[in-house]
Amino acid sequence: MDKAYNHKDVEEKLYNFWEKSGYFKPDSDTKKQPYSMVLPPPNVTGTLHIGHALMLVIQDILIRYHRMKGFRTLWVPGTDHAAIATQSKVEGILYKEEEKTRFDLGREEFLKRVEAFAQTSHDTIVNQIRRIGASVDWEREAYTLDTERNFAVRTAFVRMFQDGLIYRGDTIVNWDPKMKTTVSDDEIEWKEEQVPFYYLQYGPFVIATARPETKFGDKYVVMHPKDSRYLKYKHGEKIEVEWINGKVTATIIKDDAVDMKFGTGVMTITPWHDRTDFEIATRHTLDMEQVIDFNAQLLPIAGDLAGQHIKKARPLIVERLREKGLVVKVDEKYVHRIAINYRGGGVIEPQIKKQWMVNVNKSFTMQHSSMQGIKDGDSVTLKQLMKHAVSSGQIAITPQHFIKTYYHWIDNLRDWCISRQIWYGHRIPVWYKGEKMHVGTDAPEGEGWEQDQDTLDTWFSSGLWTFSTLGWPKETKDLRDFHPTSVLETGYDILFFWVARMILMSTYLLGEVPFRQVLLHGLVRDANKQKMSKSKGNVIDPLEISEKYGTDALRIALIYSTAAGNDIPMSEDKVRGMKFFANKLWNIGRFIEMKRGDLSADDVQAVENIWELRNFATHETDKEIIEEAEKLIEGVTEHIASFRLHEAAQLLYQFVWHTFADTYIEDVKTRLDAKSYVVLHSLFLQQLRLLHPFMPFITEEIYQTLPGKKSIPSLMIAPWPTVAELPHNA
RNA sequence: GGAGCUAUAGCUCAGCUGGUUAGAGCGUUUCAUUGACAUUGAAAAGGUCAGUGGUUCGAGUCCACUUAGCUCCACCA
Repeated sequence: MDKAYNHKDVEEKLYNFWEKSGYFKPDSDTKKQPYSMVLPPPNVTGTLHIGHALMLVIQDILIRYHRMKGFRTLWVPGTDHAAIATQSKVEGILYKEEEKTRFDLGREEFLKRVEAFAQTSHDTIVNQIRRIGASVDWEREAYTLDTERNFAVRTAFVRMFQDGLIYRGDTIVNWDPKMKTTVSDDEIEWKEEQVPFYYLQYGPFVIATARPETKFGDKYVVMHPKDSRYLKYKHGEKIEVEWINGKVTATIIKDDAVDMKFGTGVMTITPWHDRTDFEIATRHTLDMEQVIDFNAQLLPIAGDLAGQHIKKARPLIVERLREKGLVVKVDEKYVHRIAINYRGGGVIEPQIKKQWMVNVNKSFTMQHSSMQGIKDGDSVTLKQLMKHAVSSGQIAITPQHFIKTYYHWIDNLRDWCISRQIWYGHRIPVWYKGEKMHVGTDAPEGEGWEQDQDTLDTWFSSGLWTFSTLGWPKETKDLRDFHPTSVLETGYDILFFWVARMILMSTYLLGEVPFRQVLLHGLVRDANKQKMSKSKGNVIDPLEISEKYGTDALRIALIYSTAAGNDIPMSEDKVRGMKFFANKLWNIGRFIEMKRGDLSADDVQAVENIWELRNFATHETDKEIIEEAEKLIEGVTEHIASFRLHEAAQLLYQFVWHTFADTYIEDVKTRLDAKSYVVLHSLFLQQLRLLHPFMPFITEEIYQTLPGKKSIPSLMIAPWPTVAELPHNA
C-alpha cells in the first residue's frame, strides 16, 4: 500500500467498478425482502449544493446498509424539470445575453432553449451524484418531464377530472406580472418594506391604505357588525362620497373579517386584487371589477391615469387626493409586507383568473384502497386521505414533531391551483373547440381542437414520483415489487411542497401510501450558522471539498455530529478532521499488510464470523477487544436501524481510532503471532464493513488492497456483521 | 395572531426508552516519539446541563412556568 491514501486515484475507478459489476441494481433473488427509495430529484437549474450532498449521503448510507443486510435494494435516481424555476433561469439568461423575452422567441423556439439548458444541467448533476458515491440504479433513471412521466401526469389529471376533483374556475390567484404567470401560495416570499400609509377621507369615514393605486373603483365600505362606533350605519345602506375621480355611490357592508383594532376599523375593498376582499365580496355577492391589468398597468377605470404602471401611478394618485383634500394623515413609518415570487422575483399582484384547481375538500368514492381503515367504495376527501395516511400510522415521520406541523398545514389547506401560465412543463391535457371541451390523455379526433395553453404546477408531476418512476400507470413488475417505497428522505423544507403532495397522489391514485417512513434532514449552514447563499459568499461547494479532502471525509463529516432533522453547521475544519480519520484507517491497513509479511504467514485466513474469533484469543486484551467489537456491531446496527446515523458514525470513529488503533494495536504489536494476527485482521475487516456505508471508497480500496484471498469481490455486497449465528431460515 | 424548535466545555454539537464520575471534534496547555500514521501518541485544564418550581429512591433527560434565540404557517385593509 502507498504511504498515503490518494482519494483522487481511487474514487472514479471504484465507482465504475461498482457500476459495471451491477451492484447498483436490485439483487436478482426475488425471495429477498425489498427495500426501495426514490431520490428526491434535483432541479435542473444548475448544480448541486452541499444540501444535495447531505441528502445523497444519508440515502446512500441507508441503501448500502440494507444491501449488505441482504435486502433487495432499489434506489431510483432522476431529475426534476422544475418548471417555473428553470424557465425563469433561462429567461434571465436570454434577457442578459440577447435582451429578448420568451415572447420574442415564441413558444417552440423558447422551449428548445430551455431543453438545451436542462440537458446541460442534467449532465452536470448526474456527474455530481456519481462523485458523491451514490449507489443508485442508473438504468432506471427518470426525468419528471420525460415521455413516461408525461403519460403518468396526463393519466392522473384525467382521473382526477373524472372524479370531479379538478375543476376550472375563477379564483383569486397570485399573479406575477414579471413572469406572466400565477404562482402558488408556497412559492411566495414575503419581504418587509417601509412605505407611507395613507389615511383617506371616504365620505363620513376615514379609511387607511398602503396601496392607493387600487382604490379607484372602491364602492363598498366595510366595517365590523359589532363595532360600536359605526352602529348607526346599516348593512346595505348607500351613501354618496367624493372620491378620486369624482362622486361615487358607496354601499355599507358589515362583515366580521374586519379587524376593529386596525386603523380606523373601516376599509374599502378591492375584490379583484386582494384575497380577503375577494372573500368578503363572495360572501355578500358584490360586484368585482378589475383595476390593474396583467402587466401591472392601470385600466380605463383609472380615467386619465389608465395605462400607467402602478408603481408610477401611486404618487400621482396621492397628489390628486391631496389636491382634493382627501388625505387626512400619512404614517411614514408603516411596515408593509409585500409578496414576491421567490423563483422569479416579481412582485405579486393578486388577480382573478380562470385556473385549474384541485378540490381538496370534495368527497369522492374511493375506487381501490389497500390502506388500513379505508375500503373500496368509501366516500372520502383528499384532505382526509392525506391526514389518514399519517394518523393511522401507515406513514411514520422522523423526527416526530413534524407530524403536528403536517396536520396543521392540512387543516389550513385551500384548493390547490395547478395551472401555470408558463411554457416549460406538462401541458394541461385539455382541448377546446368553440364551446366544446375535451379532457383526455390524448388529443381528440378531428380538426380545429386547440390545447389549453397552460402547463401544470411542477409539484403535480413530482407528486407522482414514487410510482411514476416505477412505470405507473402500467402495471409493472417494479411497481409490484417496490411500491410503497420504504423510506422517503428529504429536507424538512419541502414537507408541504412535496411530501404532502406525494401522499395525496399515491393514496388517491393507487390506494396505498407512497412510502412507509419519512425521514427529514435539516439545512446545512455555514460555521456561523448562517444560511448558505451565493450573495453572502459563504457557499461550500461539495465537489471542491471532496476534491480537496476526499469524498469519504465529506460524507462522514456531513452526518457525524448532528441529530436527524436538525440544521447542520458545516465547516472545512470538520471535513479536515475526517480526512485525518481516513488517514488513520489507511494506516491501520498498512500496518496489517506489513505485519502479515513479518509473520510470513500468507496462509493465515481471516475469520468471517466474530463468534468464531474467540478461539484465536490468547490474551485477556484479545478477549476484551472481541467483546468490544461485538458491542460495536450491535450499537452501529441499532443506531442505523433507528436513523441515528450520527450516533453510528461516532461509535465507529471512537472505536476504530481510540479503541482499536490506540489501545489494541499498541498492545498487540509487541507480541504479534499467527493467532493474534487473525484477531487483528478479522476485526479490522469487520470494521471496514461497518464503515463501508459511511465511507465507501476508502473502505473498498483498503479491502481490495489487503493481501489474502477474497471470497467476496466487493465490500458493497459483503454481509453486514452480526454477533451471533442466524438460523438458516431467518 | 397560530404552531414548532433550540438553550449542555472557549467554539460547533452528541447524549436513544430517566440510572455510577455528563461525552466528541476543533481550540488551549504540557510532555513524548521519526516506530503503520506529525494527517501521531500520552496527559491536563475547562461544565451549578438557561432560570424557577414540580414528579421520582434517582432528572441534562419527564411536567409546568419564566427568559433568550431561531423557524414555519396565516396575514391587517
